[in-house]
Amino acid sequence: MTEAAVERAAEVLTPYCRARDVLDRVGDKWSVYVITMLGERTLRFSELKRNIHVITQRMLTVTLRGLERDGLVERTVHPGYPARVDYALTPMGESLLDTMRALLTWSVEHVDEIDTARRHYDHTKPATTNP
Amino acid sequence: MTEAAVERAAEVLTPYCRARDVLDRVGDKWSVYVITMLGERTLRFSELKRNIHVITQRMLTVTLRGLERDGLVERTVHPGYPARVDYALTPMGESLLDTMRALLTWSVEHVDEIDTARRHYDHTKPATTNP
DNA sequence: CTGCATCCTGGTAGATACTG
DNA sequence: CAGTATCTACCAGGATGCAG
Repeated sequence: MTEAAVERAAEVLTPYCRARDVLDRVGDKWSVYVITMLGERTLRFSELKRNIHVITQRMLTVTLRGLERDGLVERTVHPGYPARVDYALTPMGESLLDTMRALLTWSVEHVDEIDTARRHYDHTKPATTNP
Repeated sequence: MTEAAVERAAEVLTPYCRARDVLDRVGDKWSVYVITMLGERTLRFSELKRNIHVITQRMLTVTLRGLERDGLVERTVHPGYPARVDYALTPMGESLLDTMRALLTWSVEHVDEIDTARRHYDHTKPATTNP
């Protein structure tokens, strides 16, 4: 009856289809950085830009828009000149950060093991799709 | 001194750079499906293909190779004709699945809230980039 | 300071066809 | 059954320039 179990697993995956949106967030390079940074405290656009120095302005904007749209980050505009905008995690954003941290922890803990596995794999199985 | 805290957060992110590999796994559409399926029991190539019916042969192969390379999945060939290959999670793979599940659970629990946030966002901020 | 618009490029997924 | 090879199309992301 393991067969049925597998089919059940396949069905269980259905709701995950919708969960993909969330997983994509975590899989998104910049979102993780931004969420982690904002987990520390509210930050302005330029502060985020400065701390994640390798990010492009465009990508920071795009990332923040996405996070705002998903209700994970709140954007607050302080009128004046020059304009000033604050970004902060919403409760849902903080909730995600908590969950995400577990995965980050796992990642950091297993990076070495994965590296080892990769080296071993690359060593024993000289690239099939090469040159 | 919140400033220092933020800088610390930025530094803390450094190891995450290497953790990106792991996050990419989770962000990868097919890896999540495969890992979840294999969490149920060992499966053959064709069984995976059948249960994740929308996946391409190529993508299934590519995904499995990646997971094998990272030491998350173990590949066992049973000689004979037709050939037969089993895929199973390694201990590390199971460990990842456990951690991943928390995120999957979070996702499923918050999908509605995110959808709502998106609708609200799209409603209040009529597309900036539109015809 | 903050952020939108535009153009351009490389990687990546899908379709398809062929083998051990 | 379990792949590999190849070709194409698309889109995310980087560079750049301008504006409120």
